[in-house]
Amino acid sequence: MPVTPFQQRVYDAVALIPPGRVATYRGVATRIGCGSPRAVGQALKHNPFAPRIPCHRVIASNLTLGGFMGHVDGPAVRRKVRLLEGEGVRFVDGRLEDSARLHDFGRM
DNA sequence: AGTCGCCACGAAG
DNA sequence: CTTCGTGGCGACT
Repeated sequence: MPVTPFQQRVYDAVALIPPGRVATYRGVATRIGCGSPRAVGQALKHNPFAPRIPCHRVIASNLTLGGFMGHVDGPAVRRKVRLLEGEGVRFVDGRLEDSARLHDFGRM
């Protein structure tokens, strides 16, 4: 699957997320100049750079986990939480415990 | 090339 | 919680 410039922007933005922090689809979308977080989610679900892009650091703006590897629920999401917890980002009841872990791309 | 449907979301009601 | 709207990509026509 050919990678579109749009996806490239998404992957680049996500790759800029430092460890121990998470970004929201909204933040990434705004960062890349896209008002649609849905497009970001779609780009990430394609994930041509699966292990290369820390897509597990991307969560929904409502502090929910969102999805992972094309799964909205299941072992993949569980793995996602485990990865984030390994970086210091703890989740409670499927939600981000510390909202301060949200990475600011510099929104406005 | 134009149109329809899909998506891991967001905001509004 | 439910519904509509936005933006973009894939597939079909």
